[in-house]
Amino acid sequence: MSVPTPYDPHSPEGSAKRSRRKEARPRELLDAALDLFVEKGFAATRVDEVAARAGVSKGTLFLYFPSKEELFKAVVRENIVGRFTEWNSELETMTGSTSDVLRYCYKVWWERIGCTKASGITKLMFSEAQNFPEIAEFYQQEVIFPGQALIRRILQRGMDRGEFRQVPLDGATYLVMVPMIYLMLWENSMGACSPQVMGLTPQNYMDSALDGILHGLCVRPEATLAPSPSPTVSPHSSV
Amino acid sequence: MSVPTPYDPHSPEGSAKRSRRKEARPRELLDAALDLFVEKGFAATRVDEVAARAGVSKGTLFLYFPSKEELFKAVVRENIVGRFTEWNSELETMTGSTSDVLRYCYKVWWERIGCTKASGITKLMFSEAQNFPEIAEFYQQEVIFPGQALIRRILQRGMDRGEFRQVPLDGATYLVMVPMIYLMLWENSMGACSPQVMGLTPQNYMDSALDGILHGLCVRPEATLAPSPSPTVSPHSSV
Amino acid sequence: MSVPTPYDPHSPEGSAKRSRRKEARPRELLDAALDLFVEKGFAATRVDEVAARAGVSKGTLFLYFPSKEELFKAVVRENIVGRFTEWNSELETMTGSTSDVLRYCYKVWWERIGCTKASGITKLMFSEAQNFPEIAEFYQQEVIFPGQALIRRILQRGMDRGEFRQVPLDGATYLVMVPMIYLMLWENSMGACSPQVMGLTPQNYMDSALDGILHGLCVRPEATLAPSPSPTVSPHSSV
Amino acid sequence: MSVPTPYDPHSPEGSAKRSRRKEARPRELLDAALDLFVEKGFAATRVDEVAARAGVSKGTLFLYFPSKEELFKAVVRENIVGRFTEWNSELETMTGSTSDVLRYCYKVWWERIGCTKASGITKLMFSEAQNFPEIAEFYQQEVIFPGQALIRRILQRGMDRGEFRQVPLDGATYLVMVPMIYLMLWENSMGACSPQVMGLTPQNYMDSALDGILHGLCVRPEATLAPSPSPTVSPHSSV
DNA sequence: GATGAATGAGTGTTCATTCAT
DNA sequence: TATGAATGAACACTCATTCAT
Repeated sequence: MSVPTPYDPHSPEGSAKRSRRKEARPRELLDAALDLFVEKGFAATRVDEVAARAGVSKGTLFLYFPSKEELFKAVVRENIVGRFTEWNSELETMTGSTSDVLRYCYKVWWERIGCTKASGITKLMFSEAQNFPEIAEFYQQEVIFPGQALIRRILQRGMDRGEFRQVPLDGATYLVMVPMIYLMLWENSMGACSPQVMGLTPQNYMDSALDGILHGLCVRPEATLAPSPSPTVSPHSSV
Repeated sequence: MSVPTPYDPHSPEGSAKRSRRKEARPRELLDAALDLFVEKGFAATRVDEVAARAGVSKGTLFLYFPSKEELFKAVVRENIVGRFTEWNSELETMTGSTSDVLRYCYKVWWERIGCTKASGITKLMFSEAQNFPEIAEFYQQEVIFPGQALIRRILQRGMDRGEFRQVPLDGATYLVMVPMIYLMLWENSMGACSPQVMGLTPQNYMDSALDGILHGLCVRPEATLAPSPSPTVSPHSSV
Repeated sequence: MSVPTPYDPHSPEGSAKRSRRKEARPRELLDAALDLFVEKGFAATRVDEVAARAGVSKGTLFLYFPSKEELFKAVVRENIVGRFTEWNSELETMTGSTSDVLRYCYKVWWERIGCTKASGITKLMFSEAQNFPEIAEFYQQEVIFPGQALIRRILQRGMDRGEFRQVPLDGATYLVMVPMIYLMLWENSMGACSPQVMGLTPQNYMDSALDGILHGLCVRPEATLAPSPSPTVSPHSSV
Repeated sequence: MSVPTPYDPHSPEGSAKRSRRKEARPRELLDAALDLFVEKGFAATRVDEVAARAGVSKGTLFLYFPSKEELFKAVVRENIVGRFTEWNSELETMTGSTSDVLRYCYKVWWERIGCTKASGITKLMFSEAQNFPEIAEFYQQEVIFPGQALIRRILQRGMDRGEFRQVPLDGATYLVMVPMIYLMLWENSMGACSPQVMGLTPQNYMDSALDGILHGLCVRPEATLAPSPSPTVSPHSSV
């Protein structure tokens, strides 16, 4: 969405090779840029490298993005997809225990964000926030706050239904979010150096975190924590 | 320790101002560099700026550090506080409940690391790990592993004494460490942009985290979680 | 003349709009280029801008002119008006006083060159002569020398008929030419910035120059300088 | 004056090679830049070339001038020395005929400006005025207007003393100035290509111009125009 | 014939590093 | 020891030119 494609008028999808490339170009560039920015940081990433990785020349990059800084912003913007509305409605339709909702939440997050390149954006933001305050601000508005709200709603549901202890919402929200955020940061920095150093697979890490969190939250943990084999989730039955 | 002071003829401490400055130079440079590296990252930090902030000329910086890269490594090395042996013995002498030990651990960590510039090192490592793999490795050896071991020992103590549930050590260790690490990362990146955005003071954040963790770990949380007014800790009575 | 129209199958003037455009293309490009070259100089003028101002794409420009440099040369060549033979014969038929001939000469020059875009060519040549020596040479042969010869012939006429003092021809020729040349240069450079700064309208400037010149040349200035109301010129009665 | 010398504290004129260079650097750079800007125009001049001609590296140039544009401005500013005040007072003390004053004026102008590199500035301004409007404005204020005023004062003197005809001042001022300006423009553009093409030496050109001008101005030209062997000028007896 | 996407050599500018003083 | 002038390799960005469509 809003990919800078200098409006190609003709070619009703039966287009030739050249114009198909033209449409694909910005995305390829953004992907290459995401990789490199995440890996090396903004300043240490050379635009030639980005172009080369996208398979084009340096000049071509500047055809689509007027400057390195705008490229950076586009990378962040493009990868901050507003999935939260989707998730919100998804979670509202769930009927199971709030523990299961939380579990499902972790699972879905991992599959759609955590284990994809999109997780690199978070690393990027933490690394470059001070150099790009406007972008950091934007990121908070678009990602952090909606994410917090999502978690908060789940916690509230748990407390409302008597499943969770009465806890201060803000603190508990962090308790839930932080393990996910940390995993993204780790995987895109130190974890990429010596992969096995965490000692745990991401799956195990997340299971442990969930277990700890739910034990801390649930009124009768021992009862709930034998994980019900399949959460009763309506959409995306493949999940 | 290991501060590079080029042949200092042991100046018997009654020396003139000049040589006292000379001794202080490297530390001042390292401090300035730490600030800037944390703030802007390695690549975006200019050595002129480091020198200027330390109050010396650019040439002088290169008198003490042969290159920007070596300066970076020195910054990390110098600020990696290897206090774990000290903390280890401290914790061994503690007689209170393991909950209190953990509480004390958080408190002491916050006071000695979390709220100081040293916390910036962690941010630095996460941001630059991929550009400096050797030093990331070093950081893991010197900080992460000892830290993990420390936490692990506390958890083991809790389980041994029947205070904590039997939980898998690795996962639980992360549950304890991650909130601290995350706080350092936040405060040195996004938190520095819009400070109040977390919604919680660091203190509240840590209290919430501890509360959640202990609830998740303790066998009889409700009994232990009324925080005993003063933990019975021997050293550093001021704490 | 010599406009580069790639094999135009003589399209018998009843042709469609497209081919009429095709014929007009080079002229439109040359006009646009003249404007921009005069305004910003050769190096600072972008071929995209030229193309855009001519309403075509960059690629089209290169269809007609093989390089920016050739475009420049074509601009100069096309705009160098070789009207001197025409003017020569015009002046030979004049019967009035040589003062009036000179006056007429100024007037006609102003109307046909001085106040048109063609005057920009002189500015261009003075600005770029060193970068385009061959074309500067060409300009001298085609414009400067014929112009000098024209003036010289008029001066000779004046001296031959006893109207003008006996003066060295070369010097006097400059006395006559320089005010015109200067006016072209001024109008196309500084004059375009702050137009009124000259303090005089071009007309007043030229009248003053003529007055000064004739006073300096005429044997009995006071007699001749009451400008005879209408010079007895044969061709172009509208002038 | 106002040469950007990053204040060299020590070295009381017995300085070593390095610091003497440092003082000379900006002037050398400005000289090199003047040459090249005049020769090729602003856009076509490469900063490497300027640096090379000044015998330094490209980086050094940027030590003294923050950008190519500032270098250009400095070139103009530095070469527009406020000579006009000097000349004004000089001319006020002259006692001879106004014809002689005008003659002296031409002579002195030629020696101090016309035949020096400073004349290139005028060419520069005419070529680049549209690209640097602020500078063109500055040039008019600092050079053109004072120059006009100087000439005007001389003409007024001639008319006041009954030596010159009563003529409109503005027009006559141009009559006097334009030959000088044109000479500068010619010499720094086409004249530099094919030097002999003017047909006249600058001296002859100027003599002719003066002769024509004075003939046009003087009440009794034949009397005054036998040039008095040596103008009675007080200052600078060597002139 | 006309387009405009693609190119890459070239330009202004920066910055870590050196070294004469 | 400390300086800061000097360097030049490296970078972001431009723009004349090409060429597939």
